[in-house]
Amino acid sequence: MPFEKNASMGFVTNRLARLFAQHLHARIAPLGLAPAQFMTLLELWEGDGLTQAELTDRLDVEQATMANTLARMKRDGLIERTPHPQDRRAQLVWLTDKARSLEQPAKQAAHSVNQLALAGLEGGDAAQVLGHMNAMIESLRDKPG
Amino acid sequence: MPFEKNASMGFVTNRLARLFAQHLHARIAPLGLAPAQFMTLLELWEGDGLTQAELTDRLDVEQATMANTLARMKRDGLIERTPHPQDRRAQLVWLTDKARSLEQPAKQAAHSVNQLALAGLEGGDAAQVLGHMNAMIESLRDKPG
DNA sequence: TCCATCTACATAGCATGCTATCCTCATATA
DNA sequence: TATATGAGGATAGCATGCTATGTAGATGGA
Repeated sequence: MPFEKNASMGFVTNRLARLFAQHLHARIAPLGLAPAQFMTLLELWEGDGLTQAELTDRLDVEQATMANTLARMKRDGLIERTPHPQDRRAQLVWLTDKARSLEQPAKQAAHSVNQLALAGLEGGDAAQVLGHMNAMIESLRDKPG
Repeated sequence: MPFEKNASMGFVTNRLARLFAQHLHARIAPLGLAPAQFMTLLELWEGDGLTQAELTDRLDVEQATMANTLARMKRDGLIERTPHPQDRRAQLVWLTDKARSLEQPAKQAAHSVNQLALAGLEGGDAAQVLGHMNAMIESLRDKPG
């Protein structure tokens, strides 16, 4: 039974991710946003008029997950969708004024959560951790099963 | 808009946690286990006869989450529950033989996922990352909102 | 032109997680 | 002892994510 969960990278990562999500949720809920909506907005704030497929690629979630997130964002008045001019299967996603107005406060909220999390780390530690986490992401991606 | 998601600890942690969960799921699904069930078994394999409240404390999930996970584990024949001898509100959770038989293969599956993730890191990097992640967990826990 | 195949999305079904409630039993206190 | 408060669980409602399917439009040959 040489499996100590507190020394398991997967276990600890899961715990940390849930804590990040809880804190982010608490800070952006007053803005009317949920975490996955915020993540999607991060991409759209860089430029809207994207298709669902493009968002799916850039945010590394499954197509079905993105479809549901976009449906909730439309329901909540964060996006509008228009027919794709060249492809009748696709739609383009556009930000509403409401979504544009949330960019600064939402980014500030996310930034403050990151700052809180990093409060106990030394200067270069954060960059080092990010580098190693990205290395793990590379090792795990495109290797399902 | 100085918010680069690939440099955001929360964003990267979320991505990595989902990858861990996907790989773990792929490897333990053949055993009839889901990730949260495996996590709960990790605690019960160390000693069963625990209450739901004790499991909730040790695994850092909400009470309602644990209630649902235990309901699915009972449905799947992984646990049995008996009345608490001193407290009529509580029940004790016991492993079935089936759950006991899964300890080695399930732990092996989780171990192999961790190994895959860590493949690109140097010797001491994993311990260092774990240390920093635990520091972030400490900074975020018990500070809801 | 026709058909096989692919692609873009939608939907169904399920597991996790969380917050908010509610119920029951336990306990401390007036 | 009567009552207020607390603790253990269950349940409802919702957001995320994933896999598996289904549908309609796009495309590349034969």
